[in-house]
Amino acid sequence: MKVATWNVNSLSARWPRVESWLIDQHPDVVLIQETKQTDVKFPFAQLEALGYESAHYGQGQWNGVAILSRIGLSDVERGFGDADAEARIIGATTAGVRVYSCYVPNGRAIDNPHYQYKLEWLSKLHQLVERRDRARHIVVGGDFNVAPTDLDCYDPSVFVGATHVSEAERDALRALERSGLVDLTRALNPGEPCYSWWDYRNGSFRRGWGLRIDLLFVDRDLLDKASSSYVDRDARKGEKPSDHAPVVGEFTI
DNA sequence: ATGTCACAGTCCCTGTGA
Repeated sequence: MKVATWNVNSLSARWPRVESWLIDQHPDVVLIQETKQTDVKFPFAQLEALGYESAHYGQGQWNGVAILSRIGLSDVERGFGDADAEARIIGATTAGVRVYSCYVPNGRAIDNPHYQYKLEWLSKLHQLVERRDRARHIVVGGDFNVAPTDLDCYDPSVFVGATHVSEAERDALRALERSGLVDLTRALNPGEPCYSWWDYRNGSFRRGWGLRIDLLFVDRDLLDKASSSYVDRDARKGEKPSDHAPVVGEFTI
């Protein structure tokens, strides 16, 4: 079972890249973030032609998350079931595994109200993880907008006092780990940066100025069944790329 | 810090978000 998470930064703008990537890489399950589409525009039919069932939680101009699967899709869950109007989390069951596609709020700046929204959002995610059905495998993947440690940041000195690296954000990820989840890419690639995002500006990709903020959290039993996890940097190259690369996990179930 | 990209509306430029 091959699972990927990818922030596509507009599925409308990225469709040619997404379609060719699905054909080339044949993932079984794809967790997508930032579709920036309403459900009306979502390419359900094109994905079905490629063999994928899809579930979308669309908003329009901003946000928007989706799950694609070629191995079944049921019990779709949109949002946390609260008053939050932003489309940032969708869950579904595929091949007996509960999967979530998450687009964690950016936070903007430590002194910005959006940063508090980010921490509250991560707290709600933690509650969801705590409430999970522990008889099932779980994958909580997405754009977390947090670099878990300094290894996940190309130059920590640039980010002093910034979002994405603060202790409160990192502790929110550690809370997921205390609930029994494991950061798959880090577990299988200790000591390697594995950046997944590079700013469009400054030639950041060419210079290697990246962050590892796109993560796949899995339960410990699923880690035991994992064979590899990697970043597909090739998807960040070429014509009209997203600023994020897909992060892949492979399992023998 | 900022050598970019995508969106919507003010609509071929500008403000906003990332």
